[in-house]
Amino acid sequence: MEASELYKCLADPSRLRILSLLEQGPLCVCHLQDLLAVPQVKMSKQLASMKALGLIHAERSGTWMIYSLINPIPPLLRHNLEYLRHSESPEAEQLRCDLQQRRQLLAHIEKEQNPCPAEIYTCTCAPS
Amino acid sequence: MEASELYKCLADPSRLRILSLLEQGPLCVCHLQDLLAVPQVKMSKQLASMKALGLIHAERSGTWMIYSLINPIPPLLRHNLEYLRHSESPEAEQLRCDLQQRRQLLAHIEKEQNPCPAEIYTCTCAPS
DNA sequence: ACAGTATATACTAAAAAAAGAATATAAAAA
DNA sequence: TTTTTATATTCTTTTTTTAGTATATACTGT
Repeated sequence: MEASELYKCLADPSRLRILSLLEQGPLCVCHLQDLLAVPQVKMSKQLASMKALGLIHAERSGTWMIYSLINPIPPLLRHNLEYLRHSESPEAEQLRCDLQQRRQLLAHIEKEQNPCPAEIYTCTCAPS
Repeated sequence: MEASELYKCLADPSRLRILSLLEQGPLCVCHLQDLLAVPQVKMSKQLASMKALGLIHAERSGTWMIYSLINPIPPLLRHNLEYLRHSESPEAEQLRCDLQQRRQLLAHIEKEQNPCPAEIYTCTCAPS
């Protein structure tokens, strides 16, 4: 994968958020939809484009599709996510908020027998 | 400047090359044209777009326009340029080649009374 | 004032990317 | 077998980006 292709990916805020979330571990599409609050078509197409690039891959689990970052994660991506995670911009704030929501989501899922479908997970941080 | 805007910049190979060159010091438009071998309009428009973003600025010197990166250079950009400069992709190779050509160009300019217009500077490295 | 050089801008055309609605598929549940 | 749920794909429209040509501006030297 060329650097310019990766940068093009990162240039879209919601793709960036997806990559940042997946860096912490796999997630199913419905959870990504919940976390980013984007329509299903959009999520599906963004995931498809990143899969076509070879950045992420999917595996089916019942009716759900679980997406993960490829391993090893491309160093250029890793560096950028790490940089953003520690920086002070509103976008960086958003990424941190996403990760926090993800943790809440996972905690919630652990208690339930059925991890999907989407429910409301109150967000305790304020995205920009 | 938002991270996504910077990434959009970096997503275009010739904009990336321009930024990489300017990181080493100011250059006039005609030299950038020479180094990247792109048509005048394209160079002018790419410079204009990055200037509009606030990434670079221009100052006139006679008929020439000298472009520089803003100071301080945005950390996200600096990190990425530094990373690419040490990485092993063909794009990174191209950036290193550009910097070498730039050094040759500057050496050549020092000997001449008139730094412009464009002349041929033989490239001793092989761009991809 | 005039011609030449360097660079920018305006306008148009072409290409690429994104958004949306509708439909399709694949698995699970009834 | 039918229905439902999760996700993907197709097709169309809209928006954004890029490319190209032609023209304009700003300065220099004559």
